[in-house]
Amino acid sequence: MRGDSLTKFFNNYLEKPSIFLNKKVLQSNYTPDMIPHRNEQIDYIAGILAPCLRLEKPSNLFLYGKTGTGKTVVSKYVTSQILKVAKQKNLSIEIIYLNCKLKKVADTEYRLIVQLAKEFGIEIPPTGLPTDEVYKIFIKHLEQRERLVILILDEIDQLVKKTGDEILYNLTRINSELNKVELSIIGISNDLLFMDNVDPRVKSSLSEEELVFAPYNALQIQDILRERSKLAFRTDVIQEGVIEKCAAYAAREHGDARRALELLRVAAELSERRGDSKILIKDIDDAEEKIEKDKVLDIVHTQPKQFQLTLLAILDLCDKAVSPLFTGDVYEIYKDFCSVVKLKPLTQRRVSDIIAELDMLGIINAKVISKGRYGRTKEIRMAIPQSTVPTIRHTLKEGLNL
DNA sequence: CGAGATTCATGTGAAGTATACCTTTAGGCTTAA
DNA sequence: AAGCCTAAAGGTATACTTCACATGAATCTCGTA
Repeated sequence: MRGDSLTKFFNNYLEKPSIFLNKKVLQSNYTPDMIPHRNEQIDYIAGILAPCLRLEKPSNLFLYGKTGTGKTVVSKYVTSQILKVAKQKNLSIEIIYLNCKLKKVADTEYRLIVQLAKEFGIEIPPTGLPTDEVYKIFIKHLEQRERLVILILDEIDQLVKKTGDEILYNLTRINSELNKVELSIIGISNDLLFMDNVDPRVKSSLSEEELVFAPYNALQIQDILRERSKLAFRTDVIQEGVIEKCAAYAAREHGDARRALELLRVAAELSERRGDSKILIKDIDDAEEKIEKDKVLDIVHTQPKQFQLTLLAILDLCDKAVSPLFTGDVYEIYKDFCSVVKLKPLTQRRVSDIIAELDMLGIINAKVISKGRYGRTKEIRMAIPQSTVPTIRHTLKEGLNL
């Protein structure tokens, strides 16, 4: 019986025309052929990188701008075009894109090089080797034949914040050790002030050229959304006003186009799941909530247990209407949870660091304040909508068998 | 009343420790001559 | 004797702990007007 109705459901699902023509277009790793309102930047970067087609090393380049201002897309677009030409002319140019934020992938110097090597098909053990040994292995393999490499390091500020600017120095120095290979670096940073705290020597060699990406305004985001939805959706599936609202939402957050696209995609998914054939304005609100929730849930699942416990402690306190809350309180609750789960509690020192990392992830807001006579502490606030808290708590508890 | 000292609760940096994993090396075992 | 496997030795990165000192504004203290 059950099977029958399911079959019916699936058949129905298939017969019903999908809202999407091509869902990929809205996903965050998609590189469009058209990037509205970024011609200037595209031309500029193209101009800087062009020498590589003559196998001359292009200048190092540094891109600044808030999230979702098109830094990644533009650099990927330009480099892919270069690659296309290079292929035609049979030039050995290689382009490597690396996101330094990914935990356990490229968030330390060692891991960055390991990951880099992996892109060239060299396997290096995840630990155990001296870092300069890893450099040597990497360089040796790189030198096997002549080529020109363009290395795109996304969110490089995160990496440097965590591990210091020595990495940058080493990276720029690599070039002088290479004979057959030219290595250019494109650094991408969300933090506009990032370079100010970097060793001046590194600064001058790394940012030979600089480019700032200004945030999009609401109208520009609308253009982007229209452009993409032409490819992504069948005609007439979008209710009047949906795009405007998406854009408005995203513009509210410093013009984050990535977010706008995500909103639109999730809204579409929601309405499709509902069995509707039109994306309604209401869907966008739901999408907003779902995105936030998913973001946190994803982090919750991928972070180690200790992080989860800390977060749970914070959520628990938040729920009891204690807001804002402080490190000491959180730590007490955290210890309680630890004993329940029979996990050895970490020291407060470490938990303090974990709270700082949760802050970096954007789940909470932590600010150091002084309460005068009553000491100094971190003031912790949730950075996610209240409505999502219960679900997250539930998931957390489930994952921890509480 | 106000300047300076005090105080609290925790931030923060440095150094040390535990763990997991790597390469190298030496010893033991097998094999083939 | 040569070849191969294994286990120990020596080394590293990372996550965490320990120790010690830094912070910074509310509060206290005490001299002064």
